[in-house]
Amino acid sequence: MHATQRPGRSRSEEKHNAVLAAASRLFLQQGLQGTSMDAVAREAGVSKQTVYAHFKSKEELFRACIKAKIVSYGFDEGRLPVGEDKRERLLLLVKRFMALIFDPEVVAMHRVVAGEAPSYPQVASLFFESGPAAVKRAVGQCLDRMVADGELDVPDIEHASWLLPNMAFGKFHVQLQLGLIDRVPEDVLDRHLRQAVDDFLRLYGV
Amino acid sequence: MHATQRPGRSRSEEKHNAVLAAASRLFLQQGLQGTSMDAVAREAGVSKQTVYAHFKSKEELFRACIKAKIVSYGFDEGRLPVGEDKRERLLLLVKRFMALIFDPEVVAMHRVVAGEAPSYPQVASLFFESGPAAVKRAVGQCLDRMVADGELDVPDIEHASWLLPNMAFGKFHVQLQLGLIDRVPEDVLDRHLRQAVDDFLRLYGV
DNA sequence: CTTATACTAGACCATATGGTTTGATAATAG
DNA sequence: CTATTATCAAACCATATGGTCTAGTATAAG
Repeated sequence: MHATQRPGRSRSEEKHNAVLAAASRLFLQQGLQGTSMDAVAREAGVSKQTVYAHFKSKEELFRACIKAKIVSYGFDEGRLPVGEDKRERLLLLVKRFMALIFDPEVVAMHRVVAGEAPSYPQVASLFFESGPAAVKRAVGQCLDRMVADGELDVPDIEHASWLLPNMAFGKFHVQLQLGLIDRVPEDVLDRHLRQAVDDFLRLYGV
Repeated sequence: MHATQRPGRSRSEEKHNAVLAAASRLFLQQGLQGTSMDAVAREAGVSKQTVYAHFKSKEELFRACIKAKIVSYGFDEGRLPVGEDKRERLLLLVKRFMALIFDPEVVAMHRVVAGEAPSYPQVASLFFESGPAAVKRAVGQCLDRMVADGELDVPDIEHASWLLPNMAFGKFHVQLQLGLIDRVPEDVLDRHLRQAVDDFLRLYGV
């Protein structure tokens, strides 16, 4: 039951996206309170009025930004990497989700969402479900599969699904979140993740 | 070479602390940008001028607050819990530092410091050194001791010192940081930490 | 007592902010 | 063409903020 097209000019999707992109950039860099609507308009190359035409308040714009970013990072798949070696496949899996978790934009989002959590609990909840919880579910699916295939012996999948990412954090996650480093060199990360996977296999390898 | 006491009234340590306490409370609840200096003065039961007499800017006040809180939570000691059972002692150690890490005030501080990290990198650095890094050092000392006593076999203490806290995080740390829960029931925490310690012992128990 | 400082209450200031309004031009449906 | 909507640029508004200033009172050193 869509309304037929209203008369008059129609809203430009381009501007809509420009505003969304600009706001995301600024929010993730400077936080919600640190970003003014004038700055958003300027950054988007758009008049302030247009910003308000597309998003009726700063709060709504913020929610839209986080939602869009989250969707763009979709992590639903519990697809198991293929390969021969159990260890190598597990490593690929871990690398896949750590690439997401350590992504500078995701780290910034975590920072901002956590910072605004007292004011925007629903946003925090959305982030959790689409972020950490989604990763955990995906990991759980893979573990399930590997257990079914007799490759692992995991008495408590729920526990292990949180454990594996946590083991993979090392010292890097805190450092990233506190802005003490802004990326983990690939070779360092590789060595670290191998170590984590080895630990995990010593715990649950069959 | 201290200056002898200057003439005139001397600054009240009481007011100094009142301001510090009020500001800490507000900063941790509402963040830096969400807290006005008027609000601090009001909450401290002090005139705004007095706030500025003791701390010359909001930034300095913020730094002082974080520094004070961090000091008050001092976690330098690598003291190993005493007892007979290796497992039980490790559990006590883990409980000790998780009580700190899961403390609502510490969680709030982590949130705020991370949120302001782009603007206050030194504060973030201070937090890291006195928080996560201090915990890691303390854990490292205990592991060292236990290895020396032949109770553990840890090939990479550096790695294991970060690993143990991370394993103890479970899903709780993220949930706390995002404000989705505000405390972990004691029995739930107990069960979880036992599981983590058991895992750790399976990895490194001799 | 004099002098210097702390403290209070409140006015004050420049600036910024979220949001609205105005007046004009452009685009589009009927 | 007309009516309606989008967009722009800029003025505008009420409010809040970090920070200063004033004027007066309290406290302590010499």
